[in-house]
Amino acid sequence: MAPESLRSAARIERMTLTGKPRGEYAKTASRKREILEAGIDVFSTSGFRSGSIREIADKVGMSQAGLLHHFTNKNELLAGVLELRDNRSRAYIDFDAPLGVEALRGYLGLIEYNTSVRGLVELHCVLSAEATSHAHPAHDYFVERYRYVVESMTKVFRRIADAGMLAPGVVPENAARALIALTDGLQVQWLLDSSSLDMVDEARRYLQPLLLVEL
Amino acid sequence: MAPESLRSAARIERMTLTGKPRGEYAKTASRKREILEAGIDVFSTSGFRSGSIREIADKVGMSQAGLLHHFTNKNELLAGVLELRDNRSRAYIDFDAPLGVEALRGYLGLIEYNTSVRGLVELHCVLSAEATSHAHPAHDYFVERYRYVVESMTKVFRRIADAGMLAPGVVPENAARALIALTDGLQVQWLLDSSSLDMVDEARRYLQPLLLVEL
DNA sequence: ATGAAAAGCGAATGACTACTAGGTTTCCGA
DNA sequence: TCGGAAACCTAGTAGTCATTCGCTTTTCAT
Repeated sequence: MAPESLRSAARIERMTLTGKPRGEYAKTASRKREILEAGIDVFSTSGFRSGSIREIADKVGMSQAGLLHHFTNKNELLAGVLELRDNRSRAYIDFDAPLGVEALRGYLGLIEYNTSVRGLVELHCVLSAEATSHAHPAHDYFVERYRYVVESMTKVFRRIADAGMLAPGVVPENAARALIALTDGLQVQWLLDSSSLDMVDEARRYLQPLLLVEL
Repeated sequence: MAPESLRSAARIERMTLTGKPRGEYAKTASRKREILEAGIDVFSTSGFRSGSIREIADKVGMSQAGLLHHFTNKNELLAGVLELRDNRSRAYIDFDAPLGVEALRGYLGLIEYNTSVRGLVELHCVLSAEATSHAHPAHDYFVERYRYVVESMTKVFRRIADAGMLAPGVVPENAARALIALTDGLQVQWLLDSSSLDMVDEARRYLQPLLLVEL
């Protein structure tokens, strides 16, 4: 029994079951984007470590080797996926908005957007948990990302305080950190059972008592 | 080059690098416990899908096949690990405590305990994120677990309300869900950078304003 | 002391993985 | 239209994985 024949058979079956048929070459830029898009899909459901390049390649209708022509290795692909995700959510919130409350409204908007892109939420939850391990290739990325997000959100609350719109006794840094923790935690519960809660409502309920202005 | 010799060489090297030397047989009960303990270690850093039975077997100083004599397959091992973790944290909180506030104090105690067992926290974060995927063997377990925990915590807040100790406007179910989401989210941040926050303080800061009594 | 049950082992199976070498096909600018 | 570069492929390398088979060793109740 030649092992090649088995492998080929398996591959052909996979091709017929999933993804597009292999076709003509694609224009450079769009192809990379397609791969990253598929990467979000795969890494979000299987994580980085057990999500495979072959699965991603199948989704865009090309071979493993073909994919690795665009990203020299798996880690580089992960970096690309994280960057794409970052860009997508950055559009929703302006940490430097002159009115701090506007930034918070943007954050609520981001949460609402998230409910329409389950894959991105999954990606964040799965990868951030995986990356708590020091050996994970995205460990440093997530450490730095949280540092940045908490710091930026702290500044938002400070600006709100300066405008005299923060409830007395609220410490900007603690409020920021808790808000981010809360939304992260809500995401897990929402992913497990999306009918059980409304993330936007829940976040608003936390935020409103901290403010002296209507959100 | 015979592939067998390479595999043997690799295994021997692993044995000398990690784990205990293989020794005498162990008494049944304690051995299973040992395996589960090692399972927590491995699944917490690598997750279930990419954590391997071999790694666990190495840690307790036995062969893969020997381990599978105690747990017929990997899923059963996972079930055992989750059960062990459950039992360990159940000791800390009594959802049915006559005074609801006592249950909340117990919950804070559990959070404090968690800071001393990083492995268990990692296990929860990594597995709950992994298990958001519908195909994951622990998916149903986590859905049910969150349903139970949120419901139980809701009852705690309801009992506090009945005792007239809940701040006006606080809805038990929302407070419960948010408290759990908050602690989950704090855990991720703590795992990524444990020096950046104190989980107990942060949780207390959320809880205190909801109550009319000192925690 | 003995015999059955439990604990453990090595080796194999068939599947999967990331990544590479070397070749072919397609595209696009000059 | 022609040549080089980029895109893509097949086939392989050198592993990893969970699970199973058949076997030996140990333990423990009678």
